[in-house]
Amino acid sequence: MTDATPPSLKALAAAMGLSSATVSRVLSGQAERYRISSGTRDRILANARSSGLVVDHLARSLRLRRTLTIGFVAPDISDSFFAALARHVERSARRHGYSLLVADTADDPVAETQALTLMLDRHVDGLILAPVGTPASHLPLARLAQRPCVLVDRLSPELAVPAITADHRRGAELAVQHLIERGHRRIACIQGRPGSYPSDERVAGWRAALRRGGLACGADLLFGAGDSAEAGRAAASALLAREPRPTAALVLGDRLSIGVLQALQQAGLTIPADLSLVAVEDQPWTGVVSPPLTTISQPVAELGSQVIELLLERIAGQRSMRLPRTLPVHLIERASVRELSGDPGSGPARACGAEP
Amino acid sequence: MTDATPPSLKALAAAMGLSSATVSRVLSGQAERYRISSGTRDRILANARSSGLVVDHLARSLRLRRTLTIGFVAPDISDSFFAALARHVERSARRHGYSLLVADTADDPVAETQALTLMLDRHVDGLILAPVGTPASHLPLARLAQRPCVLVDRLSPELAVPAITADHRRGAELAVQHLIERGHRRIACIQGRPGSYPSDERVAGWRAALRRGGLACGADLLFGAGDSAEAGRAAASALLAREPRPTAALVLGDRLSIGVLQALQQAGLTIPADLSLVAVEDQPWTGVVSPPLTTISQPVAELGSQVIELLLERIAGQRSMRLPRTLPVHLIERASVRELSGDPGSGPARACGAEP
DNA sequence: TTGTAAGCGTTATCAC
DNA sequence: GTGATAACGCTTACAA
Repeated sequence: MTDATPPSLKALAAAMGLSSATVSRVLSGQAERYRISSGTRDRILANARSSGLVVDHLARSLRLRRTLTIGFVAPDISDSFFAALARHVERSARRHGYSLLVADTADDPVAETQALTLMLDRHVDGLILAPVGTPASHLPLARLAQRPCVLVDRLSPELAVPAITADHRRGAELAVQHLIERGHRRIACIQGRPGSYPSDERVAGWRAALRRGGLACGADLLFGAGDSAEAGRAAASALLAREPRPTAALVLGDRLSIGVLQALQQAGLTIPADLSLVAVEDQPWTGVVSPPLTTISQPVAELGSQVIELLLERIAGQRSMRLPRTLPVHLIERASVRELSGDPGSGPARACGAEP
Repeated sequence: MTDATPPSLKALAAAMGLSSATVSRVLSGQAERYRISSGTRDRILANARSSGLVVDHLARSLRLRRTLTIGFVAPDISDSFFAALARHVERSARRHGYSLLVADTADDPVAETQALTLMLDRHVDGLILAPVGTPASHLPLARLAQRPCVLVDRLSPELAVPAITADHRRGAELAVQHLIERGHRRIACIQGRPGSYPSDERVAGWRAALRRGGLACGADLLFGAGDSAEAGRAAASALLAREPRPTAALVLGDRLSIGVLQALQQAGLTIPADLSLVAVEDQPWTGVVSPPLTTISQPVAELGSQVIELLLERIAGQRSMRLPRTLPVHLIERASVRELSGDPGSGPARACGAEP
């Protein structure tokens, strides 16, 4: 019982009559490489263990210029998607000996810059970033470029780094297709924050699928501007007031869906009788509301492991020119879409497009 | 445009013909204290800015023995409660110049130890901990004791550190009281993971309130063993099969609630006609299921700010002997509780207690 | 008012 | 096989 406070590497070396160099070599698993005699090696290992020695990570980091820490910067870590992502990322990071620094930007460029600066100051070995928005001019790009970085869920044309996202565009297309097949012709969209990559992509998908079906996709069918439940409620109210009323809507976010459901309840309307819905963002609860919601689901776990894998590759120095990778999404059919009568094959509808 | 790579403090000092000491003093805001001439101070500040110098946080941490980093260790950071908590904690931490390291233990002692070790290795200045379970023997207690630490959401009798939790016990009591007032006499409980502080406290509250009302609270009314939706489904099935069937149930967790709703749907039963429910854990979605769920809500934001405030106090060296602080919860009445006929004042029921 | 120098605890490069 | 020693980049007595 002679374990007061664990000694430093140097202290232990002194106590054993060895040089700190030798102890360091053994403790960093370089015994072989430096041909340390197995005798001293074992003595060192034994003493280190019994004294509770832990090599100072700070000093080592300073010397090695690597901290075994990575940063995760997201717009909202309490959002179920990013929270789940963070969980997977942390788990795999830890499995590789890395710790995870997180920051929540609240989709605010100032906060993002601040958070990023804090992380870069702390010498993270790499960064996982879901950047706020399109004009990336506020970011400390020069410093950012110094460290390996990967984007997740969002792209940023101005940031020349690899990205992994779910196929948001295809998700929206799947949803619209599903609605068209069930006879819907007037299909609205409740978007999130315009300018955010996932929302813009989904809107594009919605538009493309409608256009392909020869259906209207004008601005009078596009609602919403924000990710909150409140925004969803407002958008839904506007939608319900529109004449002629759409028979179906895509809702581009789980918070939004909550607002939409509130608005419908309040208006005394029911799904799918009065309005069919496809919620883009599957959640545990989307299956237990009534009616259970038909949703688009993205592979969060897969995103998490791919993103960390990619980042670690880059930290290891591989400049693998992996293209922006998009992961497949799928539609979960439940009961929020009404089957309309009529021939779903082809329907007469006003054309849609930029040009008249 | 002479900004290749930002210089180190030392380099800049050399370039300016000053000693690194002087530059250090200015850059750490100690100019006053050391009575640096305002001339040199301004020159230094100017050069530092224009050259993009950032003082090396690692070196400073090594010297100062403080990293301006705190750790947050929770059983499940994708859980909406902990995710929200993490968000608030990170935000206030950053406001104070601290970064947040997070780890997810998945309620596994081994993972907890590993995560904690990683953080202690990285010299976090303090820790926010929602410990896994009762036998805390696996924790690196000696090392833990070295750093300021506060508990959140959970207590651990073996960890002699301050804690901040919501008043889980009172929450369950409120729920039971609410049910009793509406004429319920046979009130079941679907618990979470036995041994976890919140679940045990809530079960205790449930039991206490029933006993106070002279109602049964035996083991035949207690269901569940786990926090997942799956566990909730299983517990609900068992509950529905029990004879005589309870008229109401407390559900101690939002994941569990999802499972319970699934089970009821599947059995073709409706709330509150067939079973009244109070969900302990309010969530955005609990208001939009049908019927909207009556819930117990805890003040997450308040928990977050209090916990960080307390931790920073302790990091600053104040050994404030604040008692374990519990924050008030409240009941949100919606529509999942049926009003039963009968005199709610006092009902004949089998007694409840440990002794027969 | 500023400089010198001794750390903080490692690891890498030479020596022997 | 092992040991000096010089970094890594900063802070802070102690001088001057």
